[in-house]
Amino acid sequence: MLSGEYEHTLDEKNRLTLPARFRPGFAEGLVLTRGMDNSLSIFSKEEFSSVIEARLSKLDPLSREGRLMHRFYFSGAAEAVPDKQGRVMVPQALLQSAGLEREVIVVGVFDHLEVWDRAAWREYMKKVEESVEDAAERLAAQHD
Amino acid sequence: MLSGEYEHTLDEKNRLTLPARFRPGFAEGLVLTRGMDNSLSIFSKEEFSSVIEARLSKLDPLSREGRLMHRFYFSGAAEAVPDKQGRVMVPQALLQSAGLEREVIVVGVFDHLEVWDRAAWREYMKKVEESVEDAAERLAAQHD
DNA sequence: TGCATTGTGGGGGATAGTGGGGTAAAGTGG
DNA sequence: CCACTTTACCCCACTATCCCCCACAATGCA
Repeated sequence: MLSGEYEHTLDEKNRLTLPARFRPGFAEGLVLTRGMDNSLSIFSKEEFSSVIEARLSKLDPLSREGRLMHRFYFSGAAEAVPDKQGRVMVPQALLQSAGLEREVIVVGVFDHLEVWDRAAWREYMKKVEESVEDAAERLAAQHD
Repeated sequence: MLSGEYEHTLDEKNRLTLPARFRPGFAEGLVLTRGMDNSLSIFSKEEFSSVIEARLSKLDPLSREGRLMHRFYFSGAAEAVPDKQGRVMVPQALLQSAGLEREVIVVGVFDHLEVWDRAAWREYMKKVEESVEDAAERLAAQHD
């Protein structure tokens, strides 16, 4: 299970250091993808296959929406292997679509990591905290 | 079953000593999470899986609310194993969101522990007691 | 009173995060 | 086919942080 927040920085070569505790799971290879809400997602290769590919395979690639989702995920997907220091280079296109500059935050979200601009993350979490109790209430209600 | 109040202090390295009687249940690993009402929750790893993960797994991670809940709970979750003295380091982000400084109180709440700022806990309990008395009054009045 | 256990403090080695130089490989133009 | 530029990877080095360990004070119990 991936969890936690880690403040990291991108260096001048656009490299991101993975938090040390996550490296074992990604050493065999990972996939960087555009994420939702202006973030960048990192999956291990196996997770990418089982989560994203499985999900997309259910969409009809002939439908407008199916094409859209396919293009979104695969055009933005970059396979990479971390270097011996546990760093990966982030392609320019992904940096831009996630709005990343120097100060970022790496977040564990169960089955993948997300990389956010640090300020954007803080703002998002502030909004989330306000609404999460409502969401929790609704969740609880579903179990009645 | 977890219960009771224990006054403890965070040391300069942001370490929290678990009350000795709780250590056996958490020695195999625990999860620190953001709690409700400005507190910090501690689950054993098994409890976390069965309580939180089971809940979240019912949400679609592609929905806006699903993403929100996943990010809130997992970003605020830190796995840890207590050191040989029964202490865990509390990440800065969790200290802030729970408003913890030096003087804290550890509370057993059935299936998890909660860590509160000591003053905030006292205030909260005072309010709780008042509302309990009011409720008792109303109850008593019904017997006239 | 003496011993054991618990909570707190702090030193020091190990590890993690970051920066930057050197070099090999790839792409470009002549 | 050959230079030249650019890109990306490996390695080394510095600093800060974390975690193990030892130590001591306070408490409880016999």
